Parts: sequence; structure tokens; C-alpha cells
Amino acid sequence: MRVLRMPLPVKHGPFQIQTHPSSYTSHASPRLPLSFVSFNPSTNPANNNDNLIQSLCKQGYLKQAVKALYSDPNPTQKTFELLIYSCVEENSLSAALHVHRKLVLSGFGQDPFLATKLINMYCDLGSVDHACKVFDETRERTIFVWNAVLRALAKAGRGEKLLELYCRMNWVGVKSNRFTYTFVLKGCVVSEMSICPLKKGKEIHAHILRHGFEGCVHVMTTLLDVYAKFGCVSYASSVFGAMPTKNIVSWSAMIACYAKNEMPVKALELFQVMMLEACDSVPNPVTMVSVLQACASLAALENGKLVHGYVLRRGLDSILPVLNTLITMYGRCGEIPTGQRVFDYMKKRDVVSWNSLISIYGMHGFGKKAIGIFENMIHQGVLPSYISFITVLCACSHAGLVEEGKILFESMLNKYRIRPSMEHYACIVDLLGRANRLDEAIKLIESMDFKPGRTVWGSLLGACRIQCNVELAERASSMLFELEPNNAGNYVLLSDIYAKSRMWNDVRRVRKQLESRGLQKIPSYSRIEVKRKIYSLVSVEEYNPQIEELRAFLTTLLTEIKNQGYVPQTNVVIYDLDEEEKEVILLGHSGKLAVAFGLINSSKGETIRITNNLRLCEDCHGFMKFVSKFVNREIFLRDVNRFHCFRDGVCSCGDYW
DNA sequence: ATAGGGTTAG
Repeated sequence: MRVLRMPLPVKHGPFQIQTHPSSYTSHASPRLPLSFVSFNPSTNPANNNDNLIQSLCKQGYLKQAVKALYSDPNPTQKTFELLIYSCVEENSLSAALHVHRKLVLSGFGQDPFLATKLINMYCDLGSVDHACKVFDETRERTIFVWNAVLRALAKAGRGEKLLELYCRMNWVGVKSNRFTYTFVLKGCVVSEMSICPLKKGKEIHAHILRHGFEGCVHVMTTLLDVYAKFGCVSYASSVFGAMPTKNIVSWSAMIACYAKNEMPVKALELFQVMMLEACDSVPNPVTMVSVLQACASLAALENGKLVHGYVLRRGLDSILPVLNTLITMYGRCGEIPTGQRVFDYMKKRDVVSWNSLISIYGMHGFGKKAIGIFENMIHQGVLPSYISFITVLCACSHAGLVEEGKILFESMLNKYRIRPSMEHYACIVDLLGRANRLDEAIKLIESMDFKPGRTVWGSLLGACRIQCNVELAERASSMLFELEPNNAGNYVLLSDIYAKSRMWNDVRRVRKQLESRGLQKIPSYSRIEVKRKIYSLVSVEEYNPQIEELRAFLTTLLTEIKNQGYVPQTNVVIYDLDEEEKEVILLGHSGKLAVAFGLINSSKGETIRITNNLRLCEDCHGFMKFVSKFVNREIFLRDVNRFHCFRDGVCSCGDYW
């Protein structure tokens, strides 16, 4: 039998909470008095209120249930369980604290079952400190109690403390189970850890194997996902390959891993394998989102349409994330009107839907349109998120809308109470930099109340390249070399800027620096979809069986467009060579090979869609303009940060990119 | 009693 340990002095209770329930409100300030709540145990006889409380909980009357709880002299474990559940449902921390207090007053303070529920409750309410406190005060720590606190720490991103507790758990001899490992693994992904998180992940991997959990689908899928999030695709795929049983979640996790780690072709291939071989794994919305993302990153419109058809047949076209991804997919394939149509026909929209639409207009250079959509969103009562501002600021940046961008940036804090983050500053630096207002950009960086990070310096360095500002580029890159010494892209960017200024000694110096760090220039490649198949073309193209044909084709094309006025921009070549050699190098750029491949292998009138893994170079940009006119074809080319649509000799970006 | 994959940006 339970012993009622009343009364307890408040300081022995779990927290310093209000002692009187009349101060309880569901969401807002806990100090607001509610007239209907009264605390008078004497008016309530010994008869049990449990049934009343439980039915109040089930009907969603949390306030009344808490009131009834406080006049119940003998609440049961079941009653507390239901109340805890309701607090989470109603997302009310203040109610939770009252329930917790009464729980202790009623003598359940050491009940490990309820301790587990309390920890999970505080975790779900976002208060990891309260969760930890319950854990600390619970003497009998069952595996459920341990798992609950690990879950709370993982969710809060407190990896360091999580691993510390996991060690303690092993030390005191508590045996981990499959649930434990999923939480511990998730804890490895959080970034605040000082120890190398990937190394920790591998250690946990070893624990999992040693304790015989390699057959547990949940554990292995989490492990796969952890490797995926670290970008270790080969580890992820070997975990996936070793799984004795796979289900739709593990397949989806692996597809997502490829899609997110710049291997979209692999993602599509794996999807195909799953459809053919794993009959019991039926794709669900989560799967389809990743597949659509893969199509989007490839600008593989034909594949994307096929997948869209499948989504419709399966009736998944009412799922918000699927539709949001469809907007992005069409937009990133250069089909804005279709993306817009998906948006228009949506029965329900969330802020992500709006952001997706803003983003696709923005990346095509339709800045004013993007701002219009942003304003329309506000007008419809949708609260902008911090991503809304990133998308709309980027849209301004691509279109050179400096004043508009600055006004939006100001409004973030003034109007919407969103504190601009590093990313927002990076957008503004980009916006100012592209518009050749580098002084303003650097002033803004200096005025920031936090230390500028890689995104901000990266934006500045990118702008220096466009503006060919060596001095500022040196400053930005020295910061970047410190912040991310192993990012080859920064070295390449700096050497490009030197090359543009014909400072060949400096070009060589930076190249040496790059090599001495054991880094390599990221090879540029282009992808093109022809008749639903995806082809990759690398700048130094050795493997394509059609290479001779491509070269011959390009040489002819070159002669033709030179007659139309095209002048190769040999200054983008970072080697100190003579002009003719530079022209040969330029002709080998992957974008040009891709366009030649597309022209040779597609029918007249078909649009050419190409994606580039790097930023398009100025020469390729000029080349495409002439080619589009000469062969009378539309060429869509998406590079790392925006879209170019070449038609009849002009580009949709208006040469501003 | 507790658990695994996905949407927008850069």
C-alpha cells in the first residue's frame, strides 16, 4: 500500500513551483488567477475523484482535471499517467509542474514508472533541465528511467552529457537495450560535442555489434542515419547492406542518405531496386519526398514527372511535405509554372509551401515576384519563419534588389521579432557584395554582435570574385582558412581572383598551399537527363564513348558562334598559358560538354536541362547565350546557387549572378 | 511503457 507523505515542505518538492494551484493557467503566465480553481481539500471528502479526473483528461479539460486532482486525497498512478499525457497534449508546462508537485505530495515521488513518464513529459515539453532533475531525484533507476533521460538529452542536443550518462549507466551495470542505442546514437549527431562525434558514433557501433543488436531494424536504421548525417555514405551503405531485414524505413533512410549527400543518381537507382525487389516495402510519403529531392537536384524533369504520377496514383498528393517538395522539384527543374500550379491547387498550405514558392522564383531571378509572394503570405496571416527571410533575401540578392532587401532585413527584428542569424547576415553581405557595395558589406560584418562565421566570409569572398577585389578577398579568405582549413573551395576561389587579376605568382602560391594540405580542387561536373536517363560529364572527359564526337561538335560550334561575335573569356583560366591553349581548356568545361551531349542526343526543339555542381564560369555563360541562339534551343542550366535560362541569345539572369 | 527515415535556405 502506498503511504501518503503529506504534508511536504515545498523545498523538498522537485522544483520551486507555485504552491497554490489557483495560479495555474494552461499556456500563459502561471501567475494569472483562475476563479474556478479552488484549493480546499476539506470540502472534498475521501471519495476518489479518479474517474472524474480521467474523463476530464480524455475530453481535453486539462485545467479542470488539474483542479480536480488537487482536491483528490488519493489519486492513483493511472490518474497521474493520464494527466501527464494531457499536459503533453496541451503543451502546458505550468500544468505539468502542478501535476508533478501533486504527484510528489501524493507519495509517488519515487515511483520509477511515473518518473519515466515525467521525464518523457518534460522532454516533450522541451524542458530538458526538469527532465534531468527528475532523473537525479529518482533512486530506483530502471532501464526505462535511463532510456527516458537519454532520450531527453538527445532531443535537446546535449550529446556530451548524454554520453557521460551512458558511461555511468554502463559503469553501474545497467544493461542497455535496443531503445538505449537509438537514443545514444542520436546523441552522437549533435554538434556541441568537443570530442569527435563521428568517432563516438563508431564506438557505439562497436557496442551495438558486441551486444548483438545488429539484427534490430530500429537500431541499425538509426546507425545508418547517423553515418548519413556525418556524410559517411559508404559506412551508411555497408550498414544498410548488412541489415538482415529491411523495411520501408530503412530503405527510405538509405535513399535519403544518397539524396542528401550529393548522390541523387544512386538515390533514384536504389528506389528502383526497392520497387523491383522489395515487394513488402511499399513507398510512403517520406520515401517519396527523398525521391523527389533527388529528381530536383538533378533537374531530372522526366523522372520527376514519373514520380509525380506515382504520387498521384498512390493518393499521396494530399500530404503537405510531398506537395511542398513537388513545388521545389518543378521549380528546380526550371518549370516554375508547374510548381506554381501545384501550389495553387493545394487545399492546405503551410509556411514551407510559401517558402518553397518564394525560393523557386528567387533562384530564377524573379526578385519582385518573390517579394510579392512573401507579402501575400503575410497578408494571408501566415507567420514568416527564419527560412522565409533567407529565401526572400536570397531572391533580392539574385535580382540585385538592394534597397528592398535591406528593408526586409530591417523588418525582421522590428516587425516580426525574428533575430537575424548568421545566415541572414550572409544573405545581406551577398546582396551588397554582388551589387558592388563591398564597403557597406564589410561595415555590416563589423557591426554584427556575433563573430562572423564561414557563411558570412564565404559570401564576401564570393562577392570579391565577382567584383575582382583582391585586397578584401585576402582578408575574407584568411578568415576562411582559419575557420575551415580543409575546404578546397576557398583556395580555389582565391586563386581564381588572383588569376583574374593576372597575379600568377599568387595563383601558384595558393595552389601550393592547397596541395600542401593534401587537398584537391573539386572536379566540376555537369549532369543532363536525356530520355529519362541521367548522364554525368566531367571536365576532363575521358570515359564518355562519345567524347570524340562531342569535341568535334564543340569545335564546329565554336567556329560558328565566333562568327556571330562570341569571344572566349580566357581570363577565367587560372593557368598562365597562351590564348589558344586557354581556349582549348575552356572548351573542355563540363557545361559545354553537357550541352553538346544534349544537342547530339535529343530531338529538335527539346529543351536542354543541365545542372552544374559548381558555379557557372563567365565563359560558359557567354557560350550558352550564343549557342541558344545559334541552334534555336532553350537551355536551362542550374549551377550551385541559381538558375539560368538561355533563350535566343539572352539569359534570364540578365547577366547578373 | 520507450524507438528508426522526409518538406523550405545555404
